[in-house]
Amino acid sequence: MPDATRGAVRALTTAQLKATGTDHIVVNTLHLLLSPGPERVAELGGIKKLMNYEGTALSDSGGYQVFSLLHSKKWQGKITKFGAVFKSPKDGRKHELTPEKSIEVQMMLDTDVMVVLDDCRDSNVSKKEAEIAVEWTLDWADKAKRHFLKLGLDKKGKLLSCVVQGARFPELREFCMKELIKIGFDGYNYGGVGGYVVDNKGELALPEMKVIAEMVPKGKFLYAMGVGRPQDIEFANREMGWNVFDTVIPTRNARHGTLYCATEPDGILRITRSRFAKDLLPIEKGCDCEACVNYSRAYIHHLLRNGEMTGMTLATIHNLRFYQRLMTSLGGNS
RNA sequence: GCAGAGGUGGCGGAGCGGUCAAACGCACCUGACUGUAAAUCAGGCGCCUUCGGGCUACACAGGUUCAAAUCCUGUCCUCUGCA
Repeated sequence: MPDATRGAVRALTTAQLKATGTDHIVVNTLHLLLSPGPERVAELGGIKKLMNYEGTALSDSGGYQVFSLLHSKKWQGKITKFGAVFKSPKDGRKHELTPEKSIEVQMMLDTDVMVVLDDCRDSNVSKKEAEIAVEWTLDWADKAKRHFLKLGLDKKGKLLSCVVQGARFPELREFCMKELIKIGFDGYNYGGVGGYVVDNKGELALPEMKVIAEMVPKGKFLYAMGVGRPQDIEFANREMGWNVFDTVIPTRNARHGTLYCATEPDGILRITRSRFAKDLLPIEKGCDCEACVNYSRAYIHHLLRNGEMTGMTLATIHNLRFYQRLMTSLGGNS
C-alpha cells in the first residue's frame, strides 16, 4: 500500500496510481483531520469518492504522527493517557485525538480498514516507559474497538486493526499481542520501534516481529506498518508471514531520484547521477510501467535534475510498479 | 573621444590591508530517506598531503608594506552616461 497521506499519492493521479497495479492505499487520519477536516471530507462523500478511487483504502490512526510531531517537539501539544492534545500549526486551533475521536474521523473519511490509535514512543525508551506505552495502547485499543462497534462500523463491512507495541522487548510485544487478541481485531499491525520499523542499522526488529507473527489468529491479517525496502518486505513475508505493508519508500525515493531496478547490482539506480545523462535504456529492462515503456533514463534524469514535476511522476510510477510486481511475485500470501 | 563604474573560484556575487583558499546562492559530486511537516535533508566541491600542513590563486605586469583580492602605477578588457 503506497501512502496517500493527504488523499493523494504524491505526484500521481488516481488513474496513474491504478495503472501501477495499486489497489490498496493508506491515508492519514491526523493530516486529514487538520485539513480539510473530517466534516468536509464526509460532506464531499468520503476520501475515496473525492479521489475517484475504487480500491481499498486504509486509514492510519494518527498515532505515529502524534509521536513524530509532538515527541520531537515540532508541534505544540502533549500526550496523556486519554490521548493527544495539540495545536494545529496551520491555524493554531486546538485539536484532540482520542481513541474514539480517531475512529470517528476515520468513519467520516469512509475508509475500508481502520487502525486504532496507539502510543508510539521513541526508539530508545526504557522498559518502564515501554510498559506504559503498551498499557495505554491496550486501553486505547479497547476503547476504539468499543466505539467501532457502537458506531456499527462492523455491520457496514469496515475492518479494524490494532497496533502491537512493546518497543524492543519481545516479551512486551507478546503480552501486548495476547491482550489485543482478547479484544479481537481483523488485523494485527506491527508498530515500529520508535516509529521506525528498523533499528539504527536499518535492520528489521526480527524477534519482535516474529513473536507477533507466531501468535496471529487464523484468518487475520498481519500488517507491518512502514516496512519498507523490497528485501525487507520479501523477507517479512516469506519468513514470517507478514502480508500487508505500507511504506513511503518507493514514492519518496522516486521523488528524490532513487529508483528500483532489478538489473542493477544493488537493486537501485540513482537516476540523477551523471552516468545516466545520455542513457537511452528504460529505467528497468522488461518493466511494463508507463515510464519504462515510453521513456529513457536520460529523459527522466533530465526532468528530475531540473525539478520538472513530470520527472517525479514517472519515477513514482516506476517505483510503485516495481513494488506491485514484487507483491505479485510473493503470491497469494501477500 | 570624454566622464563614471568595474574586472574575484564553473556561473552569479560578497569581501576592500592581516582572523581569506575567499561569505552566500546556483551548478556539480556523494550519500540518506522505512505507519510522508520530505519536489526534502546531510556532506563534499583550487592542487598536493605521511592530515601536522604544504603549494598556487582574486584580469595582466610592476610597486608600496612585516603582511595585498584589498593601497599605488601602467597595460588590456567590460559596462553605463555624454558626445
